[in-house]
Amino acid sequence: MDESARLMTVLRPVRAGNAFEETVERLLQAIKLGVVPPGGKLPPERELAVRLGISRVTLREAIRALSDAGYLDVRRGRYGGAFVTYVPPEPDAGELRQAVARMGMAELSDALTFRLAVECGAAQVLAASALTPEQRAVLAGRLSDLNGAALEDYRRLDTAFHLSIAELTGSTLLTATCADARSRVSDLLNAIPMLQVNLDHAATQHRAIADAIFAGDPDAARQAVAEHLEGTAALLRAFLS
Amino acid sequence: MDESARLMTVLRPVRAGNAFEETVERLLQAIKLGVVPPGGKLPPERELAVRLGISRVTLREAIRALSDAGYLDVRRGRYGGAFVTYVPPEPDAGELRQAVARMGMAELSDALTFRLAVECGAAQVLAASALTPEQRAVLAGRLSDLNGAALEDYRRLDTAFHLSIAELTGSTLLTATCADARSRVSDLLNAIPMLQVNLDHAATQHRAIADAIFAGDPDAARQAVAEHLEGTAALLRAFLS
DNA sequence: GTTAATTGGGCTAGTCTCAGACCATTGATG
DNA sequence: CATCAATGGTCTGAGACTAGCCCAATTAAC
Repeated sequence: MDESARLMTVLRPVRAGNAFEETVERLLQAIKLGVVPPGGKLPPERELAVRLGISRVTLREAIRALSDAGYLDVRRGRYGGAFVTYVPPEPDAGELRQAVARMGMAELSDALTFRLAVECGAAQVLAASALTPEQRAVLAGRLSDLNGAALEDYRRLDTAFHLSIAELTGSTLLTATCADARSRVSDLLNAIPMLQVNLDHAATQHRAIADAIFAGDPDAARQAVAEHLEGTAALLRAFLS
Repeated sequence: MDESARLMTVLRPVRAGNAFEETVERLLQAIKLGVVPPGGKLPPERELAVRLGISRVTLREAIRALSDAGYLDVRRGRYGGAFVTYVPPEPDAGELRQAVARMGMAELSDALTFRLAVECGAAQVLAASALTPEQRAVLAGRLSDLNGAALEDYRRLDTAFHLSIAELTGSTLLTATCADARSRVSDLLNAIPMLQVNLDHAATQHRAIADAIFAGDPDAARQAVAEHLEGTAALLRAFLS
């Protein structure tokens, strides 16, 4: 552990790429996290460009790239727009190995650790706060949505449940960080087959997480999230070998 | 809690500002976190520009701005460079109120929540991992550095101790996030007067954090960090009213 | 049908940013 | 005192990015 490890961290690149690349990444995040569901429409270009803080030209280049790659279907005219056509690929060990190869083992481990830390942190903070009835209702709603989900909607609603925890803390920084952490492993998670045993197990763990939060028990919440994420990490490792 | 809260989060601005502004922010982070200590020298412009992924021209503009603002002293010639002249201001309630006014209460609350979540998450993850003797030595070293610190070095070494926890997890994403979280509140922390009672209290809590990590007890680590951070948050609130 | 509103498509002039080259200054070293 | 390596200071031409404008297509509503 180098004395100047902090220097490497703080003086890391200011920008991850050019505006085009970062915009593609961000839109891909919205699509893959299911923030804009399959069949859903992105906001109009003019509005989206303002939100993303970039010019319409750059945004259009990004949309064009995603359209060419098959993620979006762009239609002109009134009631037109950029519609999401992406559907997560069928779980497949080959896909997974490719995805892992693309990012590298070190980066994978980094991403998993990152996700574990921020999601546990979020759950713990939320459990430590006094929840309003509305907040409880939101979390309970997301959980029941997930439990009643069709197989094709499962990933999206699972993401929704997990991100709700960060959202309910009221911290936009934490929410953005959890979304970022999740998107870094979403391709991997999509490659895991959804066996009924695993889904049942996950449902129990989701229930435990929600219960700990409702009970206002930060340690139980932390532990429940940690167990849940360790579980998926274990599935990943098993599926890789 | 709007259904499209996630849309707001994911489709947030791609860039926080132009290259110049982001570079100033990053350098300021290095300075205020004490990554480059007072009297220390920034890396040469050519090298730093490459590390930050920006052009030398843009970097020089940022350095010029920080030099004009009194943070840096730039000297030409061999053995020259940009030297840090910044020393944290004396703790002062006026400063604190100004700093809070600059960022706003909502943002302050967001930053404190964020920091609580990520630092607890980091400590928990580290406690859950099997530490090598080298890792234990690093953490113990940082703790004893802090305990033997002169008053003028206290903040810097406190930062070093806290960031070490994230660093030791081996996750660069988590390290960068903790550094970011800390820098968002560093001006506030600097405004809190360093009373002996508080320092003693902090030393006990630091000890508890390290012990929990050494003992491999994630819950104790989480709890110790939470108590410590809640303590400084309480000092902040008290000092504000 | 015609209309009007909404949306994507495209152009241009100007600004920001970059890569690379060259100049100026400093101070340790011989 | 002369040298020279390391460093900041400066310029230029090219490419990326932006703001603002107008055009083209589509379709609900009349």
